[in-house]
Amino acid sequence: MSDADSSVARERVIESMEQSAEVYGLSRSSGRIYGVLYFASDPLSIPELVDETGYAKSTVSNVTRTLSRIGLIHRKSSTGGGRRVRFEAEREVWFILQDVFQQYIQREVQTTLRTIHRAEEQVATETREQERIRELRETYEDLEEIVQLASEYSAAELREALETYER
Amino acid sequence: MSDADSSVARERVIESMEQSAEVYGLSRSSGRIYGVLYFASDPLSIPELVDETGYAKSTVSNVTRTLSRIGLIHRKSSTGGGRRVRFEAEREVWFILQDVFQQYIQREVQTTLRTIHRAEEQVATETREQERIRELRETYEDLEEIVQLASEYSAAELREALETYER
DNA sequence: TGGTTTGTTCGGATTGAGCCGAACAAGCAG
DNA sequence: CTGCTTGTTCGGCTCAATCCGAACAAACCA
Repeated sequence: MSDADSSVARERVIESMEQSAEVYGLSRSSGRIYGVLYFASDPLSIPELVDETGYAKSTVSNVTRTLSRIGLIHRKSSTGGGRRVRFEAEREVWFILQDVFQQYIQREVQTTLRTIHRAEEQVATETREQERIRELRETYEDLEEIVQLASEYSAAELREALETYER
Repeated sequence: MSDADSSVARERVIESMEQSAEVYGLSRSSGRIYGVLYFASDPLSIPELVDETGYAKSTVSNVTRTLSRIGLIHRKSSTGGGRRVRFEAEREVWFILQDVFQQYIQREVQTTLRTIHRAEEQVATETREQERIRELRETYEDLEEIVQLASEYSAAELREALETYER
């Protein structure tokens, strides 16, 4: 219940975020920087992030750029105050997961489907290859629709949709 | 429509699989070896895979081991015939995706949740950290349930569940 | 204007993953 | 028993990613 306990708990969660970042194909530094921002009460500048994380200024600069691009954190260019750029974490984790989904899975599914379609056009006769490709296409078409729909729902809605579904 | 066209189409799809493998955190060689097995009419041995893919014997050995472990291909230890081990692709792509989901996402979600629970126990009083951690926990609990349910449905069922859901 | 703070960009060191070839183990065939 | 095929394991090479420090650019302050 003390501040020390709080910061230990915070540190544990941030370490977990470092690990999650790796699972999702990001660097450990991304996980830590996001974690520090997640718990920060105000947006932080790059020098502040350097203090908090121990990473070099250049690392923080690069990581914040990519995290901003992906939408995990938001860049607030405060034209007014002393510091120039400050970063804030996107705390709606579900949004983040949706973004990752869209950027990774959906794109992958779509490019694969495009390849499959082109391959199918090329092979007119019914060979074994053709059949295999068709099977692949059918699964991917389901998958495309699933990903599309899932990205439109909130976590609670998605959960409910699955829980109330009767086969 | 000729054999040449077929094999070009096959090659295209296999290249696409190489790329997909990278997206899912596997090596390109994994994608190619899976692809060759996906289109093969019979299970293939390691020397045959060496011929088909051009990779070294050791590479094929290592990759087939990991792919078997994940469930992307199946090891058929034919005690009878001349060749000893042969591999067959799991062609139900949806099963594969479910496996990947289970192994990557579900495990990640569960370990994160465990960390969060422990962190919450430690911090009794309502600090800002505590609140942030609680928000995180709620999203992850939804997510855990979603992943759990999704892994029990077929692609078609899942698609239907989402399509018929009325908010 | 000169100095300080902030942020970006560049080159380089370190590390890990992927792949290879060679050595080794284990069956089968003669 | 001696080769021949198959599969695994080991050490090493290469390449890419990560991170660092230094140099640079840009804005603010005195």
